[in-house]
Amino acid sequence: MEQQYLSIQKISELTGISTYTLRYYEKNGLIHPITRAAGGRRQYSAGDLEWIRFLLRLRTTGMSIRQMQQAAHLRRQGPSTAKERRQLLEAHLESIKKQIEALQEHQDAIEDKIVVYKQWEEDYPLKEESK
Amino acid sequence: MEQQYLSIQKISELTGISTYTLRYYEKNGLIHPITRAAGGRRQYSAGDLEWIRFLLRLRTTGMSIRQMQQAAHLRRQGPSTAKERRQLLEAHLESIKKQIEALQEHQDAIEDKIVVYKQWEEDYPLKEESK
DNA sequence: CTACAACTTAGAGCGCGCTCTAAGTCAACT
DNA sequence: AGTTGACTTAGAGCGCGCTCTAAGTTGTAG
Repeated sequence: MEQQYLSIQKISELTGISTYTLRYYEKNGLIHPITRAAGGRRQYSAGDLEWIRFLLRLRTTGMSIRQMQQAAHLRRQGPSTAKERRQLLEAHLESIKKQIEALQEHQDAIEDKIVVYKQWEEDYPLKEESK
Repeated sequence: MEQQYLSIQKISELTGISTYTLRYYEKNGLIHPITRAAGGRRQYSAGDLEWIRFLLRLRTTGMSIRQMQQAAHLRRQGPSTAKERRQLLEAHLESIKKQIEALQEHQDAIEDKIVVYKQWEEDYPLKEESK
């Protein structure tokens, strides 16, 4: 029999989420109750890891704890919530698209500003046209 | 004589930044000391407004207060800091590009997940293949 | 004349998302 | 037998970026 379960420490290393935060997420329903080994130790499955990585995706794209709670809640209801989960993700996808659009616009504006500074660099140290 | 100056209230309306925050930014050096009218009231110029809008750009692209302080500080030194300012912006531009890349990757992953849910929606309510 | 808006300093409070401590228990490893 | 790592609950603390209050002053508009 292979040891297919992962300790909280290992999960922490694999995901970059601290053990504190992993317990905090579980306590707050972002992660379902992880099965326990003797002595009450958490043993994470590959599926658990996958879910945590998905959470990480949501988190780094700006989803709040509250919304992640909602997503996890729906997931625990089983496949009958597929539609709601899809809708939640679609809404989040929209938000990601808007973030990207906004960032691209800002990127352009900042690139323009950089061009202005480059011009100044050429002008300033040579002549005193401080205009 | 035209009234070319704007009150703090007006700036707040034009930028969406509260008057509290505008004063907070000024106190913390993100905004240079605004010229005062009789009684010490701030009168913002068009240039001030422009700078505040630029700050907003930096803020919404994830720049911290500290970095914005730095940007404002360089600006107050005059055109001789053009190079440093350019470098600061270039570094920030890099960070924006990385944000966009990461978001796009997450976008793809979430789109895939949505496809999975759509499949479930077709499968689940019809048959009991809860595999 | 009276509202109202703005000003000042100094500091409290808040929501978010962790992060850590305390204090005690338990089990596996060496 | 001792060390290590995990566990529990409950709660404090923190960094960030505001947000607001207090309390008193002064100027402008109707």
